[in-house]
Amino acid sequence: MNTKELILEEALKQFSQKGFDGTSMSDIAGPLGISKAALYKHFESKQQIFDKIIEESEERYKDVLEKLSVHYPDSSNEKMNKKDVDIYSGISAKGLCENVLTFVRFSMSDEYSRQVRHMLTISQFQSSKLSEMYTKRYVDAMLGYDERLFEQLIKAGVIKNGNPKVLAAMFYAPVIMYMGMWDREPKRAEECEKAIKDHVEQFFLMTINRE
Amino acid sequence: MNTKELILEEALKQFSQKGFDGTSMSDIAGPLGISKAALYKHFESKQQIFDKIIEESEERYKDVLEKLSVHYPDSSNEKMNKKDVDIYSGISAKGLCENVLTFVRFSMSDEYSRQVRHMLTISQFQSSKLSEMYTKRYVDAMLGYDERLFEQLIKAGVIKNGNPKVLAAMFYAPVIMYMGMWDREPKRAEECEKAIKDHVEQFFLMTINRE
DNA sequence: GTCTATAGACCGATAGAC
DNA sequence: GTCTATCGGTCTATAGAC
Repeated sequence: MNTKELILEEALKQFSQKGFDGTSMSDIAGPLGISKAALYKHFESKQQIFDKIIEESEERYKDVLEKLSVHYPDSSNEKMNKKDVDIYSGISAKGLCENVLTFVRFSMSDEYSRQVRHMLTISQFQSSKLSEMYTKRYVDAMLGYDERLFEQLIKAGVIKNGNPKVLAAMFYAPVIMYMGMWDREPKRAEECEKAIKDHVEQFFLMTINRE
Repeated sequence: MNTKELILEEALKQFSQKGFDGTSMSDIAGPLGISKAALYKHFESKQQIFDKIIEESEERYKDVLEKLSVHYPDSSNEKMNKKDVDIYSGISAKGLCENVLTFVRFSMSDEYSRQVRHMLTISQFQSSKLSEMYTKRYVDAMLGYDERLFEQLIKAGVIKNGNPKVLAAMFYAPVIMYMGMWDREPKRAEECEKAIKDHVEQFFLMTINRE
C-alpha cells in the first residue's frame, strides 16, 4: 500500500472521530510516522484530502449497491433491469429477513463503512453537497430499493396491499435508527441487533398475505 | 435579556452550524458586538459555554416531555402515573395522528429545537456522554413513550396484537428519519411532511382493529 | 463588564536542503 | 518524497487599563 492510500486511510480514521475542523495535518501525519510537510507532496490541502475520501467512498458505495442491485438514485438508467426483477420476484419473505440482517451485520462490522458513516454523520450540515449525499446514500437509495421490492411483492400477492413507499419507510427506518444507536453506543450492540431482528420478523408477520 | 443569555444564544447558533471546533470565540463575540475577551467575564472557557448549552437544553427538553407526559428514561419514578394512563386510554387513533403531526411541526419550526438537534447530531461522537444523550433524547424517550402507548391501545383492543416495542419503532422511526431529511434539505420539507402524514395514516390503517 | 494588547500554542501551508 | 525550519495567521485565554 502506497503512502497516498495510507494518508487517506489515516485521515478517514481521524475525520470520522473528530471531524474536519477537529483534525490537524499533524494528527494525520503523526500516526504514519511522517512529517506534516510530507502530506503536501501527495495532496494540495487538508480540504483536498477530505474531498478525495468523499469521492472514493462514493465509488466504493456504488460498487456495493451494484452488487445488491440497488441502483443509485440519479443513475443514468432509471428503469429496472432484468436482474432486478428476477431478484425481486424470486425472493421470499424469509430470505429478505436474512438479506437485511446480512446487510446490517456487514455495515456494522466493516471498519471502512463505519468510518465513512460516522464522517458523513458529523459532516452532514457542512455543505449542501454533503447534506444531499447523506440523504441520497442512507435514505433515498435504500428506500427506493425497498419500495420497488415491495411493489413486486404486492403485485405477486406475497404481502398485503399498501403504499409501497410507506411500507419501505416502515421497514427500513427502524433498521437505520437502531444502526445509529449501535454506532453511538457499541455496548448496546446486542440490544440493537435483537431489536432489528424482532422488527423484520414482526414486519413480515404483519404484512404477509395468509389466505 | 442579559449578556450571558445572549452569549449562549449566539454560541448555540454557531455550534449548530459549524460545530464546536469550527466555532471560535470571535465567531460568538462578533455578532454580539463585543470583544472575545468579554466572553471570559461570563464563562471560564469555550468548553464551559458548550456544556452550559447542553445543560440548559436538557432542562428545557425535560419540560417539553413533561407536558407531553413522556417520562425521561432514567427518571426516578419508573412507574406510570395516573395522568399517563388517562392520556393513553382516552386517546383515539385519529387523535394520535394529529398529536404526532403537531409534534413534528413544532420540532421543525421551533428554532431552538432545531439548533439543539443539529448541534447534538454533529457532536454525537464527541464523547460517550453526548452519544448517550442523543440516544436517550431522540430514541429511548420517544420509543418508551410510544411503547407504553401501544401497550394500552392493544390492551384496550383498539389496535391489533403485536410486540409494543416493535410497533413503537415502526411508528416512530420513519418520523425521525424524515425529520432528519427535512433538517438536511429544507427544500424537501413538503415532501417530508407528506411522507410523515402518509406514514402515520397507513400505520393506523394497518394496525387498527376492525371487527 | 468592557476594552486593547498580548502571551503562548498551534494551525495550514511553503521553502529549501538532501 | 522526506526532512527541518519557518512564515503568517488564528486560536484560547489572560493581563491590565478604564
